[in-house]
Amino acid sequence: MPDTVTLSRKQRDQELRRQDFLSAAERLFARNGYHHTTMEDIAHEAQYGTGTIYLYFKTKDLLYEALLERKIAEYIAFMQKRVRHADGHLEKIRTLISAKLEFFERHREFFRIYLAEMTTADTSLRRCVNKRREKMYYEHQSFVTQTLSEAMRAGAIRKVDPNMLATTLTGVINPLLSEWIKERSKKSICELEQFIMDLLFNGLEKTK
Amino acid sequence: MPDTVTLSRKQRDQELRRQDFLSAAERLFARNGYHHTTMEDIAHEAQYGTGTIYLYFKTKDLLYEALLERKIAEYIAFMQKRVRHADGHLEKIRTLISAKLEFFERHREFFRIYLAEMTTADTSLRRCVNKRREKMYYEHQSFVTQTLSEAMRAGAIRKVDPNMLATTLTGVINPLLSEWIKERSKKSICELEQFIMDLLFNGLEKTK
Amino acid sequence: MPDTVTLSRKQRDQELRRQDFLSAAERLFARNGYHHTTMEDIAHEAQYGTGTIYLYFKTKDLLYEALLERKIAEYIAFMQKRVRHADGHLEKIRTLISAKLEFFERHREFFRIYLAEMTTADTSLRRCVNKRREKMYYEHQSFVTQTLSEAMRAGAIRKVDPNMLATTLTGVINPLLSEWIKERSKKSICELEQFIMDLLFNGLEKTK
Amino acid sequence: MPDTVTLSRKQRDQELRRQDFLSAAERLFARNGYHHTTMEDIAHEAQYGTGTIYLYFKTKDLLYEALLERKIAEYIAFMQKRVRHADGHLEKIRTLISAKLEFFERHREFFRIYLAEMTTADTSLRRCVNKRREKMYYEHQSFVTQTLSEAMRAGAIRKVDPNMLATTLTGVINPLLSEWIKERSKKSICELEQFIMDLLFNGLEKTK
DNA sequence: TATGAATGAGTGTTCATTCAT
DNA sequence: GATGAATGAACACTCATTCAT
Repeated sequence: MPDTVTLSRKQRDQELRRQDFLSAAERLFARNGYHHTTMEDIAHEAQYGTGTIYLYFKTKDLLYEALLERKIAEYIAFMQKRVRHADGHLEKIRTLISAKLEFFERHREFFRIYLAEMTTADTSLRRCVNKRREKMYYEHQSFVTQTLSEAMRAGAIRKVDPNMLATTLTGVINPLLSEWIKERSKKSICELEQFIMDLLFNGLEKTK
Repeated sequence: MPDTVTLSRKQRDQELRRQDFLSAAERLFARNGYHHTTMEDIAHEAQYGTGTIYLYFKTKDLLYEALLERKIAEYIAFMQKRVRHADGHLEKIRTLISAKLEFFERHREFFRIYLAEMTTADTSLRRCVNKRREKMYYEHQSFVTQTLSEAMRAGAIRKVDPNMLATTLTGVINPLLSEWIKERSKKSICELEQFIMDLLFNGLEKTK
Repeated sequence: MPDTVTLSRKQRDQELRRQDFLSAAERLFARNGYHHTTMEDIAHEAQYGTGTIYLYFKTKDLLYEALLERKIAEYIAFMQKRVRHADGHLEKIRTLISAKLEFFERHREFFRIYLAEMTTADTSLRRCVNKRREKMYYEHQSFVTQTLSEAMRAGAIRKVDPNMLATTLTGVINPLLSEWIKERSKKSICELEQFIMDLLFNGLEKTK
Repeated sequence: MPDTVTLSRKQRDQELRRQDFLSAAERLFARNGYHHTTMEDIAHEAQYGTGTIYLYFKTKDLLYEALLERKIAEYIAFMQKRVRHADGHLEKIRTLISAKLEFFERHREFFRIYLAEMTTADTSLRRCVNKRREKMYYEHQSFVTQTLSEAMRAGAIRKVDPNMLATTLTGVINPLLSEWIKERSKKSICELEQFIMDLLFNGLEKTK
């Protein structure tokens, strides 16, 4: 049996196990928060022994990092694929909104973690290991900015600061989604999308 | 010396001490996060001995609660006062935005805590004691909603769902402010306000 | 005003205050146990400020000592007075029993502390300061022994080891009294006395 | 290797460890009292790290409970076995006394704890978890009562209240044993037994 | 490789005692 | 003398991490 195959099989198994742990951690973090979830909890949730988890993640912080990275990567991939397949500038912009709504509707457990992370949370957690995630975030942000810039250049929307617009577009969804997830809003996800699109394009001005 | 004066002096001193601890906690929580800040840290930061803090706050959780309450109350009072003094519906709406920006610009340390709290963070922390804070939040939210509704009724802005608009208006500021605080944005607070107002009123549509 | 009067007034006041604290401590120790009663509790129960108690008792342990001493002295005085007033040897022995029953019936709260102390409990508490109490205990014990010895010499009871008999007589009451205090026994105190006297004098043997 | 064996080996090891901790606790509680013994002390006395003890006992209180239960169960088993093997009613009664003396002579360290527990001690400690121990105590007490009742029915001893007699018989030993353990009594255990038996059967009356 | 028992540093909290007023 | 706010040592308990099997 060739060595490469053996190795890659091993690697594939390793990767599978990593994913098991990450999924378990995602469930527990979302349910109980980072600090109220113990490594033992995660290991057992993933159906492994306490010590095993340390074969795949050197520390709890690193596991957390890996979890964020995985989900954010997944999110970005999902979003970009959708936008690329959308036809026309306006449609792409609409997709920037609807794809985010759709993704987090499906991963609402993760949304809690995501928000905490995007905004604040435990700073010290973030200090050391976040370079890679920051990079991912910026790449995504610049993808959104670019999409918007192109729409401006094409005359599909009027010209404003594209960076600020990207930030706004990304962020305006959070509070609505947050309310929706807490089930205080009875609207459908589709209505959320329409509300945002309407407001974004038409603004509040009366005389129109 | 009359008894009432003596008593109220004691109470005033007590209150001052409470505020000392809360301010110390605010600094440390914002810097290191809730879980990485120890009661001893807080007590020492406030220039007191370890045990003293427990004369003013029964548990760490309750101190955290008290801190949130204090700042949120302060925020709400600030905001509502500003809005009430604003002349005209449009001006009131502008004030909803500028007052928030101004408040958090001045209390940026707290903004981290605020965001974590508003969005997610440790669920278990929040479960028990938050009724009062939820009430504060809702009262504020309905104040915003009312302000917007009145503007609609008066024909100052066009009619949309006032609850969703209130949520949006409140939330749209966060990501911009967040970026600004992280000092990634070189704009002035004033420019942020203008950007939001422009976008909010005029929308993205070209033909205008 | 002569100095001695002033002084003795002071001293009388001091003593009164000491007794206040001891009475408060007695109530609380009996109710909650030594370790679950704080010095502050005692001071407040006695209607004084936290620090005041330390003007009268240097440490918590010493207060505990003083409490035991006071009550035991009271007990011994009560007992000996009763026995001295009893006529005849048998009546004196009966009084050794009835007086103990009577005293602890009236001071049942203290009985808990007494038992704990007489038997064991926190050894370390006892190590240093107990000489005086030990002396009191032995003086009492030898009073009982003497009473019994005299009865033997007079032929009122048969001759056995008077020390062991004294120990037995003193101790045999405790478990019955204990059950009685826990209200598991429905008998009257008088029945307890009769039971003990009967058993003590007549023994268990059938042929009598 | 069969699974059952593996499992029971693990369980046996667990049980051994539990016993290690209980024995360490027994030594330290008897020496220093409950409140002056720390969990760390116990763990170290048992040659384990601080945290390990919590794998076997959830709280300090529960460890204390377990200790009492173990020793009392041991005591009761010892006593009942002895009594059952004794021939004749009088011999059984003698055994009720001698077995207790013998047991506590061998476990004098525990005697302190036993006495404190039987009589009073920290009430609050006892309030919650003691149902099981109370049950054990009552079962034992009714065993003694039954033994005595049978002896009465058979005419081996005269008729008195069997419950009070059981209480007395159980309790009368304590003060003598207590003195003996404190080494104030120079008698042998055997002499203690004879003294009690003699007093119990023949009483104090002269005319015999 | 997988395990889980063992570890011990770390933290929230209590309380006897002190001392400035 | 009386006070009670302040103190900090002490302790029960947790949990990320290690390591012998």
